[in-house]
Amino acid sequence: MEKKLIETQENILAAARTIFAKKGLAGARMQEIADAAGINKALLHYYYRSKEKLFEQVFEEAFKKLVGPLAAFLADDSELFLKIRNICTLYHKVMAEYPFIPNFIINEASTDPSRILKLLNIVGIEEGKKKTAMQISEAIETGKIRPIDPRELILNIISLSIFPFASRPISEQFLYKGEDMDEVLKSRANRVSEFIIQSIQI
Amino acid sequence: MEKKLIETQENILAAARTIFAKKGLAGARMQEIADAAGINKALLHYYYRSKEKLFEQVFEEAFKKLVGPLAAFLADDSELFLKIRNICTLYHKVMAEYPFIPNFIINEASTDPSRILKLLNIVGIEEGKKKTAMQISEAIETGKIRPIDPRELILNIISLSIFPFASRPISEQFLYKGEDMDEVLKSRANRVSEFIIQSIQI
DNA sequence: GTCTATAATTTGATAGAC
DNA sequence: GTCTATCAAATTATAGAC
Repeated sequence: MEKKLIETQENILAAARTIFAKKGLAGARMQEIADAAGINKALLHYYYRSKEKLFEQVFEEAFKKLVGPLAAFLADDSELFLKIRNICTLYHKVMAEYPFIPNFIINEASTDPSRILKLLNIVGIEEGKKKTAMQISEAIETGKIRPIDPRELILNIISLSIFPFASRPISEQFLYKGEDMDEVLKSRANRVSEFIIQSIQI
Repeated sequence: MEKKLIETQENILAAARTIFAKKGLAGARMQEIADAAGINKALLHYYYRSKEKLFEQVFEEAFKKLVGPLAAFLADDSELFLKIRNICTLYHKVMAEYPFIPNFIINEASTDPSRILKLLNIVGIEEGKKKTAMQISEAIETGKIRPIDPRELILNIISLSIFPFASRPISEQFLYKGEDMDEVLKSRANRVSEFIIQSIQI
């Protein structure tokens, strides 16, 4: 019995991830989720009392996937350039698998900002942030890299790693029409980290 | 009478822009739009037959705001580095005024991909694209910049210009908590273009 | 746990008076 | 053009049998 319960629950979550990601909280239909999970609405409500409850679980999962790599980067003790290569590789790997997550999170976050505030504390980041900011400042002082605000460098890394995936529905039409953008994005991680390092290296 | 008609219409559009941008097509409520426009639902339907019709107008406007700067960049006849500075400045100006547009467009585009296809032809871009790609290739051959795929350079420029605005609801919490991110973004255009030029310049 | 049937609400849209 | 009142459809949620 427990076996079946868990299996059904996983079916529901898998269906909910796909449909919430594509249509958002407001656009998703419980009926559609039930269909995709191979059950009916009543049973869906039996497992998750409300649409809101189901959504919260999916949202939290996705949020961790999005912020996890950043936390890992900030906490990483490697040398700066290696760290940059690491986060680019990691984000490109995660985004290739879940390209819809950035929009999903950003969107629902602007619809209801309180959603993020609840999750902020779950993902510890402050300590790593200080450490990495210090590391960057040190690299500047010792003349290893050009002067740049540490937060800005981090923001640039994230922008270059995430936006191409998030914007794919549009940018594919404009820049890579008829070509294999999958292939482009797959091999992009290395080029991005070199693009960044070239910019800051003295 | 014409005066009033146009004024009401503009009130409706202003309300619709805000609410559609924040909540999306599915999440927006006609009642809420009517309230924000200072009229009632019946009158709202009198001006725009359906929610879908109203949405289409708002979407098309926003789409042009997002893609316009790119088209201008591609068609620009200036020297390459100046062009890069121009598009960064332009995008930062537009995004400061309409920071919600990127998510809005990307989101509705993935919900219903056909929406973009309809608009693609409105914004002529192919000619400029070829010209700029050629210009970049030439800069590489003459040893002015390092080798890079022209499309990738363009994508990097756009990513660095747009993502920080789009992701603000989240990144503000992580990177600039308690600070004035408005100020940061306002002055960012110059730093971004220099970041890019530093990276490609030999 | 799983289903069918149905209640309860929300919401886009229209009718009709002024 | 603008309003009040109301309809019709869609959708979340629950009751109750098996």
